[in-house]
Amino acid sequence: MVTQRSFRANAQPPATPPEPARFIDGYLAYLLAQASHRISGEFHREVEAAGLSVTEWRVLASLADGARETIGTLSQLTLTKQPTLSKIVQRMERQGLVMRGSMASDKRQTLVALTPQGQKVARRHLRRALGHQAQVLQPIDPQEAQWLIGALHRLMQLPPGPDSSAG
Amino acid sequence: MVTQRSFRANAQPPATPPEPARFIDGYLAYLLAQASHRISGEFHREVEAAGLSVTEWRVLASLADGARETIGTLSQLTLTKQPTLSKIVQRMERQGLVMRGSMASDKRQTLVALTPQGQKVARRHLRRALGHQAQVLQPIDPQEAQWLIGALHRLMQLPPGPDSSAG
DNA sequence: TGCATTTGCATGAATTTTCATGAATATAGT
DNA sequence: ACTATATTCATGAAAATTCATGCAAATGCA
Repeated sequence: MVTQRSFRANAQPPATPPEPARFIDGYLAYLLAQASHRISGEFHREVEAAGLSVTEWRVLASLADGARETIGTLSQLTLTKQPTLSKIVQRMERQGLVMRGSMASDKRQTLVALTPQGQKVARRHLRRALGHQAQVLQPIDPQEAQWLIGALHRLMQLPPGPDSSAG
Repeated sequence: MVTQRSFRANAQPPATPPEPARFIDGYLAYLLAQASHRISGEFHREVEAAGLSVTEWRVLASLADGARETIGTLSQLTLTKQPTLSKIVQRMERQGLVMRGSMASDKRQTLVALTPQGQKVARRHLRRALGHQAQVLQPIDPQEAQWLIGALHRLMQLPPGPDSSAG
């Protein structure tokens, strides 16, 4: 058990006046993280209800067009560290969702591709993902949505700052 | 050791033609996650170099204006599950960064606030965060940046879909 | 008031992720 | 060709996160 002192209720009135413009309201990194969480959250619960982890779903989506990707590329696409992704891919191989193979022109690299079963699962979830996105964006002006997507692309392509090791 | 078959190099030419419009290029959830990672990444490495985890930084930022927040609220603000946040806050208390206390009007709830030392650390990193944001946004039209921030706010306030348990 | 239900948090056990490292291959320089 | 350095991935040990659960307090209702 952890001891703690006792606080009285907040001195400020509980109402919601003009809002003193909190730091986070103008902080882009926070807003992106929250918005990402908000938009992905519902669908991720759907994915997990189907027995996939979020990263597994990202691997499927990354390979859904038939491409073969290396562990390194996949780890960037799925925002996961390389050791984590190596293990997830190995588990997906055991589950019959992906195939792994060494690249002939560079035997250090491991190429990953979907199995036919993986394709099937990927396509099913891709459809649901697009459906979910349509539902989320429904109350939004399509042109504004398109603008947002463009803005996000531009953000991602900004030149990296001073430091920029992988993560 | 994990066995693997061998693949030949990709049949497609390695050039970068019109790009067949990948799924992810129009998928908002993916773009938000990548953009978030891209924008926060550099600063997070800076934070960790200073001995703070990302979630610890988020706790400091959430409390920096002197507010006291409950564990539940903090867990939403920091995008972390409640048990994780409980433990992180306890560690931060041991480090002298925050104080914990039970709320007088509802003794189930735990209120968290910064100590003077926590305030100092928070302010230092807030300054750096704003500096980093200014640097990131520098090549972007300020009006477009402002628009993006507004759009993200609107995204977060969208009505939740069918299901919507916490996460 | 008394009792059932709900809410908020802490905590031990299990799982997942990450770090640190090593092995194999590739690349660059001599 | 040979050596030094860099890259890519796998893996065991360590650390962090999450799940499942329990307790205490609040709320709803008869």
